[in-house]
Amino acid sequence: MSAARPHAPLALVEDVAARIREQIVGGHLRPGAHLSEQALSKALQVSRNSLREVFRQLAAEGLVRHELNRGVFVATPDLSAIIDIYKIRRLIEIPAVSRAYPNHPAIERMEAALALAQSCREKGDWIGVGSADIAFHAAIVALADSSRLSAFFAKIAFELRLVFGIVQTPEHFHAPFIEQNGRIAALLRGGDMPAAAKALEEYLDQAERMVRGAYDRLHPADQAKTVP
Amino acid sequence: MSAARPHAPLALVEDVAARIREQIVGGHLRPGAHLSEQALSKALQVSRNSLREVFRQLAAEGLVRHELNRGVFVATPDLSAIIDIYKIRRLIEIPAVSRAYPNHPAIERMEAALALAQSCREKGDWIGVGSADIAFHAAIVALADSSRLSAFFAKIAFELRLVFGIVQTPEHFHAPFIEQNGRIAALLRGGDMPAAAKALEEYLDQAERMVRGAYDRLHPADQAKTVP
DNA sequence: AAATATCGATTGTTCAACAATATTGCGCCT
DNA sequence: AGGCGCAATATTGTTGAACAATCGATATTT
Repeated sequence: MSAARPHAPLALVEDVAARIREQIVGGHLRPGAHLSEQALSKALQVSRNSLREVFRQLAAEGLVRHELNRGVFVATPDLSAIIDIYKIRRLIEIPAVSRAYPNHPAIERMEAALALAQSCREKGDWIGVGSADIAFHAAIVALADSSRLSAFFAKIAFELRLVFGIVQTPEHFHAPFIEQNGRIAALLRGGDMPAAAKALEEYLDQAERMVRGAYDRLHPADQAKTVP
Repeated sequence: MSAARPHAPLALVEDVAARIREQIVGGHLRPGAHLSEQALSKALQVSRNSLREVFRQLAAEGLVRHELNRGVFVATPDLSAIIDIYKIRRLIEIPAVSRAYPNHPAIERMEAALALAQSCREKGDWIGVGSADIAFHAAIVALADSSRLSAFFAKIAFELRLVFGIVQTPEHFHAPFIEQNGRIAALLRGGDMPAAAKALEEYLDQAERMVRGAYDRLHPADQAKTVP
């Protein structure tokens, strides 16, 4: 719980923000949970003022929602968020793969993420598999060589990890994607961009179906919300 | 200069953030300028702590850059930023137009922005023309019906307005785009999405050339920066 | 039971203080 | 004169306490 890091010259606020981020995407802070200023400032050993700076940053990143006079709450992705996220992933990732340069350095990052996912699977660390999956697709976005686009995807990825938290059986959920990612990487390495793009499309279709399935299982009422 | 708004229940921090944003994109705060906490807190009549919350938010939005122990500075777009921004605009806007639904409500927003641009041109308000141009292309992004994508473009648009600030002769710069935008809107209204996408591509090519030209005129040394 | 008054807890905002770091300016030496 | 080190100064980083404003829940009244 110590906040002061003796020989780390990084800023306190950034550090606390990173720690809260981890708590959120790691599932220790559930979506919708209220982040009390007093409780957190005591737990993390920082002043309320500094904590408020952290909150502003996390709110701008979309990880928490700030309600006036009510405090901040962990963001709660809904069905429209899931739809939106996969729409954006298609828009960004498919052209990134289609137009990728042969032997782009990001391909190595993809293969590294793939190896990490396999090692996590062997250890039964399914949350690690999910993180590696996201790292793999962040590498795909890096094929586009755009720092702003990668930063945007990183933000989307945080929300996605939040969404992953609703999945009840991660072993069943993340396992098939390792193989699909492997196929994408192999096709890219071989220089067959159109085939890689097609494989990526299938991945995204299946991933969205599975996430939406998990969501519907948790919120059975949400489908027919229009016209009660 | 009054900060306290009697009957406006909005948050103070958001208000101050909006005001500083305007100062930046309006050119009153030049790129690279140092934002002193003491000076600004006195000028805007807010405490240093509240101002720091504003800074965190603006930094997360990319409008200012936060350097540890040195304060915050107005972001300074460089050549790579310009290249990156237009790469992203192509990636986002062209598919948005190509895949637009006929008679999408955003088309009305485009036409409204167009009318605003024309009215601003008649009044000689070239900054207004530039803002209307950006509003037009924000409407193009809205064709994709993705709230996250629109928010991302809004962030890019802030940077773009910052870039516009380097243009010396805005009347020469923004004038031709009114006609090009008009052609895009007309083709979209007519349902010819491929032609609209082609016209948009031409717009983006020309806009990038002109912005880069303006930038090179200001920073003649920047081109041959590789291998001195 | 419904509307209302009240109270406690939480957030919103400010201020003053001190520590840590950066910038400035000055004297000093070569 | 010109560069260097060092103290003096200004700025940022962070905290704690204080008070106003608002929200939530409980108790009271009708």
